[in-house]
Amino acid sequence: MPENLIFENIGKRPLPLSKKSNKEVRLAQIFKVALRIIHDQGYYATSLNDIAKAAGLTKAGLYHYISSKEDLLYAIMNFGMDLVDSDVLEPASKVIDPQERLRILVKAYANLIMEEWQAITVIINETNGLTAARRQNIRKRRQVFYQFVYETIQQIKDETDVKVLDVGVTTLSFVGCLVWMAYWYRPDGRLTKEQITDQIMGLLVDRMVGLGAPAELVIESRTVA
Amino acid sequence: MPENLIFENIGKRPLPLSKKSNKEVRLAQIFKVALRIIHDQGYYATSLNDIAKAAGLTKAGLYHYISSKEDLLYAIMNFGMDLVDSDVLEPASKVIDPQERLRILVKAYANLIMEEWQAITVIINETNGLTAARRQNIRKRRQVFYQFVYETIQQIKDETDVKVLDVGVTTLSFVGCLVWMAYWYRPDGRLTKEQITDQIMGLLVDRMVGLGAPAELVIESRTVA
DNA sequence: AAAATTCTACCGACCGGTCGGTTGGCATTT
DNA sequence: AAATGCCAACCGACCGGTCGGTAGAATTTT
Repeated sequence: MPENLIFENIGKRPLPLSKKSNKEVRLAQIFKVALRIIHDQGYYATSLNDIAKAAGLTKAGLYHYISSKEDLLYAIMNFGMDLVDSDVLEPASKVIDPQERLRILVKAYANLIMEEWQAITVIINETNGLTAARRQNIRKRRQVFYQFVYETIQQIKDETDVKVLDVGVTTLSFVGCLVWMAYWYRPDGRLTKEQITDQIMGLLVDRMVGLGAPAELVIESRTVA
Repeated sequence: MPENLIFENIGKRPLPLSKKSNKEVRLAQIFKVALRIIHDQGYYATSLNDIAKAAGLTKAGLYHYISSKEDLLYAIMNFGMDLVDSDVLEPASKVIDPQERLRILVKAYANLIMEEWQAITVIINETNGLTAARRQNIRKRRQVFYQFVYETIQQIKDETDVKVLDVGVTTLSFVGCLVWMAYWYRPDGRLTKEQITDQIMGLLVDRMVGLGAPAELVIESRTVA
């Protein structure tokens, strides 16, 4: 069952008190089902009754776990952003060589997207369900990611003889291509995750940024029946 | 005033009868203002009162011009799609050489996006405001575009010695990069439209697909203060 | 040319229905 | 007995959409 896995490990974090995990586990289930419905129907088209019913309780019961519809959306988005931080930015920022850093970033982000594409699309699509202040917070967190990519590409341009086009446009297109995966990737698709990662790595890192040696550019596609 | 220009020439088309254009002109104004508000707030967060007020009438008056909220959205989306057909697909499909065809397509589509980025984002974001049948129609129209790009890239791979990676992934990334422009392009940005088009052409056609001669790959970015 | 008629563009008032959110209370667990 | 987990019932606000009507321009009839 290729379900998304964002929230299901929440209860396993070391908790302040021993068996308080019940509520957090239930909350994680609610987040998970809410994410799926919001992804499928859109935030505004999803009522709290929809979410409650899918989670196996009533709207009033749901309010035992959340404080408002917007809080729920905001929490879901921040959980997704936390994953980007922990799974992509943190590992990549430990790599000193900018070329290697970029490859690690692509690999980690592609993996994350293919695991959590629903969360990524919700983060992109549903920001106008948030109040202005919270929308701004989410934008800031996204900006951090762009900045990281920008600086890495700029460093490659400055410190190596790789020929990079305009760093701004390259960064936007680079991240755009990655994010766009969340719109087209599906677990039952033609290629395996590894094949897709290889292709994206070739398209973005080797070609678009320009890290590929001419020899590497000749890599043929590995299509599958 | 860098406003979008989708609908303002509608009244100028040769009309069946002489002075019937008034209603169509007004309708075009309504579409234009509705597009702006729906882009800014999202479809569900935009009430018909919002649109009516911005168009200078009441909700009941608005219903003199539209038949339902969903019809309005559907009409806006189809107008945008019509533009893609007439401004991008039609000119490009007349070019026989696939490499040149791809360049024409990128140039035309980049121009369209920079002129009508609000319409493009609405088409992408608000499809779930449509009934299933209409949503399917919009998807089909998008699919036609993907198919056109796919076949062009496939033709390049088959008929030339250009080394193309997996055509499917390349197509999705290629179109994704273009569409993504609608999310980041703003008229008051750092680069001119021509500079952006040059950069996108270099990133997508020369590099990602692989049409650039090694010499062309060395083109430096033309950044502006 | 005047009068009668029709049509266009529009609005105030209202309707059924749904939404997010609240309240008070009832079992079950601790 | 205290806390937890949950729900039936309810509320005010707002939504998309409708309806009856009207001011005035355009058209037709006389």
